[in-house]
Amino acid sequence: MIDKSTKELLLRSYPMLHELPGPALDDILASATYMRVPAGTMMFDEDQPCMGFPLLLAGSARVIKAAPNGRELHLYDVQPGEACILTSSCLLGKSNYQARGVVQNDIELVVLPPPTFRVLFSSLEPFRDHVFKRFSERLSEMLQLISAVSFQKMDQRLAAALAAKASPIHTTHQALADELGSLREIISRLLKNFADQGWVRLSREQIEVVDAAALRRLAAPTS
Amino acid sequence: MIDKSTKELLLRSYPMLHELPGPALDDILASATYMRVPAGTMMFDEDQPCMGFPLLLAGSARVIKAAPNGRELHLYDVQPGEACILTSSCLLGKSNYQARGVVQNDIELVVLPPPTFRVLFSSLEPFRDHVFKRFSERLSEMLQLISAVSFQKMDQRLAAALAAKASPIHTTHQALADELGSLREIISRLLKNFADQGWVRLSREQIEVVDAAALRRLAAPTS
DNA sequence: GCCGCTCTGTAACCTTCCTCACAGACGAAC
DNA sequence: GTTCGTCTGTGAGGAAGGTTACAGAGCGGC
Repeated sequence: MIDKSTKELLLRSYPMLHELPGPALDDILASATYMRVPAGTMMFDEDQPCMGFPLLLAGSARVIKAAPNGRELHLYDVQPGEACILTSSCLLGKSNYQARGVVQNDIELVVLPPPTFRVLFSSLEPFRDHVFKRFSERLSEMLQLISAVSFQKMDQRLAAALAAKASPIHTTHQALADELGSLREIISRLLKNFADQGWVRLSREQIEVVDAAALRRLAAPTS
Repeated sequence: MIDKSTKELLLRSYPMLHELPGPALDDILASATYMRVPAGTMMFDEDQPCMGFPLLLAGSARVIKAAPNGRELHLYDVQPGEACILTSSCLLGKSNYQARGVVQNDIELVVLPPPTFRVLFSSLEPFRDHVFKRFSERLSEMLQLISAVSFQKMDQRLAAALAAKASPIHTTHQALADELGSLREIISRLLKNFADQGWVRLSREQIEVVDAAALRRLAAPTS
């Protein structure tokens, strides 16, 4: 059951729900569940069936591919107002999850049961468009990722990752390695090289980007 | 303009169009173009805007990622009756292509201009479902591919590719290399190893799979 | 049969990345 | 300040895959 303030928050994050007639919205909310989930919780894992569609109100979640040997690779993050595309895909294609979802920052969310999601999806065009748009964007990102993983060297990918973040970057080498699907030692070594070039300054749990242009130059796929 | 026999073929490949009222279908076909395109033609390339939505009647097309240095990686094939998901993504997300499309076997197709596609998509639920279903499947495949590319070794990926095809496989080492995003020499080496193990028998432009179980065992992601 | 093309086999070498191993640095807790 | 856990730096050694360079095999056309 969803209370009034949660409903307002939901409408702020997902404004297209305003276009539903009031009673229809209440029908939908009647079957929905409100949840809070702390950081670190695994929301779903590979090969699991999908239990519902999340509407994020606060916090963020991360979707990753995990290898049997413990390595991982970040696919994308989900923020409030977004649709988790992997979940849409499972619900509409009736398949199982192909990746793992982990709570990044404590989240608040409303979960729609699969039938409710399908009703909403087929009856509300703006919602459908929203899901579709996200779907397209993610697909593009996944294709970019495929390119990067199969054609680029790790130094290029690391440079791109650093250049894409706001400096100073507060993270560990291990976290970067997980993001890129590599190992801590490799990242440490590459970062050292970047530091020797004067492109970054390193300190504990912090990387300061000094020459973003140089990083972007290295990251360019042509080189 | 679309003639009567083409229209019948179209309805056979895309039966959900039957659910359109007759005049609506004719409206749509009035703006569509019939084309034949020979094998080898590039239909679209990375960073190009999308010119229309293809409804394939015969033949097949292949979607690949191409690296600046000439290497490539097969993403998926499009068959008659399917929707090219990359094109859907471009038209609905209003972005540019993220990959290259090449005609595999001579194709016949009907092309819908972008506005016509959007009308069809928003007005005909079965068509939308069809596109969406394909979208979900492709996304799953792309995630599988990401896993394979970043966590599996080339021998595993080659074994999986061979096991997935009907024996005898009529292809060249170069074609396999392109499919997997590798180089001809690597594939030749690996195939030789497989042959030494007695798993395959090699001859010119042909690979006979002798022990598919062994290949699948090697390909299993746990090993 | 001869020529020329494509496909295949293979060797040597290099680079990248992985693996293992360990030492030092930093910060928090006591 | 000492202890302990986490984070970082670094080296040695190895394996996978990429690079370069040929040689030869199969096949079609003339």
